[in-house]
Amino acid sequence: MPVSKQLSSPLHLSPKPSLRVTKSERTRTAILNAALDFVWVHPFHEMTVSSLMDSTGVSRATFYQYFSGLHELMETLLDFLQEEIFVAAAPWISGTGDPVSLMYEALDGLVRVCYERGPLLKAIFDSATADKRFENAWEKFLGGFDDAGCARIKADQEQGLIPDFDPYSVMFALNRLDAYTLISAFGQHPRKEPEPIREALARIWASSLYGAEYIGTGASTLNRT
Amino acid sequence: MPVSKQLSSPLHLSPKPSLRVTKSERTRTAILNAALDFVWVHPFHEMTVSSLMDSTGVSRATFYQYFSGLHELMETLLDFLQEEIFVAAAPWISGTGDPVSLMYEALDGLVRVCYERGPLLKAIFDSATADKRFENAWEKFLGGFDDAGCARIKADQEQGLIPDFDPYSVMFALNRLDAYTLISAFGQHPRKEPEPIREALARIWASSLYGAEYIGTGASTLNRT
DNA sequence: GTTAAATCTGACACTGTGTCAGTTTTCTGT
DNA sequence: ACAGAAAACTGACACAGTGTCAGATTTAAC
Repeated sequence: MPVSKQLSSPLHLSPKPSLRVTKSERTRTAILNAALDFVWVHPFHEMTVSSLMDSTGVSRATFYQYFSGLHELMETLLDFLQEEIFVAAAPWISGTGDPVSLMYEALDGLVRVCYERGPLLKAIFDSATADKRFENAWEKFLGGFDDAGCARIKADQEQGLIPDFDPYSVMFALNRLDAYTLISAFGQHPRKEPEPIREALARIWASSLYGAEYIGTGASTLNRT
Repeated sequence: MPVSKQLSSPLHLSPKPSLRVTKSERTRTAILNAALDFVWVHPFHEMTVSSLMDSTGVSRATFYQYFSGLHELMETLLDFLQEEIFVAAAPWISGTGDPVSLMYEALDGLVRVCYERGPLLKAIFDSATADKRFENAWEKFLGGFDDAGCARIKADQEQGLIPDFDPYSVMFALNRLDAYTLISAFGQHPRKEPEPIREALARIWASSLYGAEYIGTGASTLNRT
């Protein structure tokens, strides 16, 4: 039994359910799960290949059979988190219907995912600052939202729902708002309460894009754990 | 002559103008300036004690006479930058007069300082992710703005200028908005154009706090270099 | 010009990385 | 079931960077 108490467990990965689960798949998954466990409790900069492999029972050298280094490992975890975040943000990006409601829905999902995955999100973010390649991957991740959100703003501007301003730089700023607010609030224990953060983000998004008259708290689903 | 071309030089420090400039003061300043030069051109994670001291002509061991490590060095540079940022943000925090104009003025100054110091700002930010002590210093830095801004919101709420909402979490989010937007936009070469970023931030702040009717571009002074 | 204090330095011990030749384990075909 | 090839793993090595210290050198005060 490990010594640190897990504050709500970090949801492990399981090997792809192929017919035959090879040893290689099991080891790779074990490493990824060791990383998930680690960053749930420790800051990224304390992570070493040894500390990870010690908790898998496999030798340090083996790590390099699966990942070129810690940053590639974190990049893999980004892919995994990215998936969840895309799904959460999808309503506003590509949904149809009332844009304001869709925006509230997307923010609600985004806050939930980032709250649940907070320390992982922060670890990914921190590790991006120490590796050129991975920093690019992170920027591409955010950049995807810049472009998608920009397109949505343009569309809503054409319908007269959003006033005429440079969509790119406003979207750029709003995405950084979300990213860093969520990382700061939920990135390390104890995490802040999600509901006030959700409300603050919703207020800022709503007033900046659709104007004061649309500000409402939206439909929060955060309380049903 | 060093090989890398400086894209607009990074404003060096000079020793405190005491009567006698001791050797110690000169060496310490040389190290700080070497760090300023370094981060202007290279990402923080490439900085090593050797790389710094090589460019001062003093031995590596000497570094530790002045700083306990790279993080303490960066913390010193944070103090230096903090000063400039406080001055820039002062109008809205503690100025008297029309709050909306003061807010525009503060944002204008903030954008200018962060544009001028962009790579330094990013280096400080990056180095904070790898050191417990320094991370606290950084959070205290941002936390200071959370508290100060929070007080300003409360005051303006009492005057009916700002609608009634939880001032703390909105201020928390707006400060992360500024911090990460400015770091992303100006943290590495080539920096983005400052003017669109300033307009985006101004729009978001104005609409979130004072409502849509106050949105204007404010008095930009960014063009007078 | 002497001398004590201030400043600097080479060399060492340590931690963590990434690699590779060689060993052990797994799994496939018969 | 078991031989052989492929897959997976390992210990040991070379390297890069850190932080420290006893002793050498420089500074500056008298």
